[in-house]
Amino acid sequence: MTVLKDVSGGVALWRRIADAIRLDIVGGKLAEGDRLPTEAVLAERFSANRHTVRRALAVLAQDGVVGAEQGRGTFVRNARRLSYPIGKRTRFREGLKGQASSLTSVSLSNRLENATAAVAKALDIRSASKVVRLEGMSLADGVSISRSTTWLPYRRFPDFAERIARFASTTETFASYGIEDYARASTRISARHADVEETKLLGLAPGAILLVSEAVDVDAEGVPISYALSRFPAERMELVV
Amino acid sequence: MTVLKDVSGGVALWRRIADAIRLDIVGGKLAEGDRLPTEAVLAERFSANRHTVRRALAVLAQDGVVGAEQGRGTFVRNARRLSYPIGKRTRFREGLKGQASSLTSVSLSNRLENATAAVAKALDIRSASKVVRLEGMSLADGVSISRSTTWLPYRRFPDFAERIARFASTTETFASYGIEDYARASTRISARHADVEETKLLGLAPGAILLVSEAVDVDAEGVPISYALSRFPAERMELVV
DNA sequence: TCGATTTGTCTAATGTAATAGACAACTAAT
DNA sequence: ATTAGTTGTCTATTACATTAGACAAATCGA
Repeated sequence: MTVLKDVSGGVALWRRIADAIRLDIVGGKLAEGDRLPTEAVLAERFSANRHTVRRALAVLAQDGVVGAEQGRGTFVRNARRLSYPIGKRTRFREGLKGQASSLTSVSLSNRLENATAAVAKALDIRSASKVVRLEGMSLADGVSISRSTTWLPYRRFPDFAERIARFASTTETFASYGIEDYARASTRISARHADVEETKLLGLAPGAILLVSEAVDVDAEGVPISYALSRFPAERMELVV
Repeated sequence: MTVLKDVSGGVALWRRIADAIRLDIVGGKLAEGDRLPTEAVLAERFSANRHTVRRALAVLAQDGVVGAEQGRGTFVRNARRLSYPIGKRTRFREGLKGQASSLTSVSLSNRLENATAAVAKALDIRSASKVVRLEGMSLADGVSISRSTTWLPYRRFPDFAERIARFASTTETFASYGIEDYARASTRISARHADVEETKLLGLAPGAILLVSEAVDVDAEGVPISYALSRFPAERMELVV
């Protein structure tokens, strides 16, 4: 096996610096309008060259997070990050209400397939039994904030795709099946880099970090009704339990 | 501002491939003992050169996740990832019991400081009032799994550092102050790249992804008793709500 | 034993990442 | 108007990332 003298971890220094500065901003250490330390100071803080810092700042500037002004300094422009509350009664639209003026859900595709072991286990059905699979994404104020894959048991929700297209609301669609209330049974949270497809759809730079949530919702009797795998760009969203 | 023709996002291709394969493994698509697709097949799947794939596999091999055998193929070795349950009664040691044979908590340092705005808000105390700050990390089976910073109000817990060193348990230390029970008021979850210090302490490659949890615990009367900022390597841990 | 398949090693070429230094352009205060 | 401090641009060099091709070494079944 190749000996790895490598120590850079495959993530460029400018990228790590950009992440660190972004964190100071969304974390509240730097408020909107504040001036950042000068490029020279940042370079020393991160033990990097000024040019490397400049590249990090250029990326943040492109995202609208900071803005540089020649002769004056670099300033914080937009420190906003959405918070998505997770709890027993987790509702996507309700949770984000008030944080964005527009909230759009897009259905990308849907199809019938046989449940994989993981899906079958989550939905508590026999492996390889039929499930409806929905692919979707959502945008807040025109910026994409999530990419989700949802599985539902076909036996109970054979035409879920058609109905959700009509109602444009998960809650109402479930209601149309006679499910007046449902609850979150479990949420599993992890993080990873975005893959090529996610990168394109969500408008991210390759290598952006995603928060991944695997959620199982159950009806009033505790029977699983859906299994959803949602990916949120960590730079735009945080999850609040 | 520099025009960014860049499109790689600052994360090397081999790193993204390694992440993708690791995800297939911890996600259950590949079980322990399974043979991975050949290097040639993986190279085509990721639209990359075989050498690039080999580098990704080399990193995973170094982590003990896969192992290559000349002439035979590359096999999944260790698909384990710890799950840390988060809920109303979140207890670190209890939560991980049974998942690792040894669980060690290390106290790195402690000091008195004045609460920043964020800490004061979390603990519901006046800004700049005194707080105890603890730095620590923990290991499961000798592998570091978290790095945490905890703040407590000094007025109520002036000698918390000394006591937790004696009891080696958060629950027992709180009990020694007459707090028989406490609960999790809120948990905020985000993700980012590890910084230099975290990289060293946790034994990660620079650029590793961390799950970041900001947690506030309250006593039986709902009064905040601690604010903890914990960082978990995403490749070793997941959070379950 | 042979041949197909698979991982291991080597060389080479090209583009990106990071460092280094110098100077121009702009701002704000003296 | 001058000066110190800041961002913007340019050139150059070194190390890493990625691609490419060729062949060796080990495994397994026919």
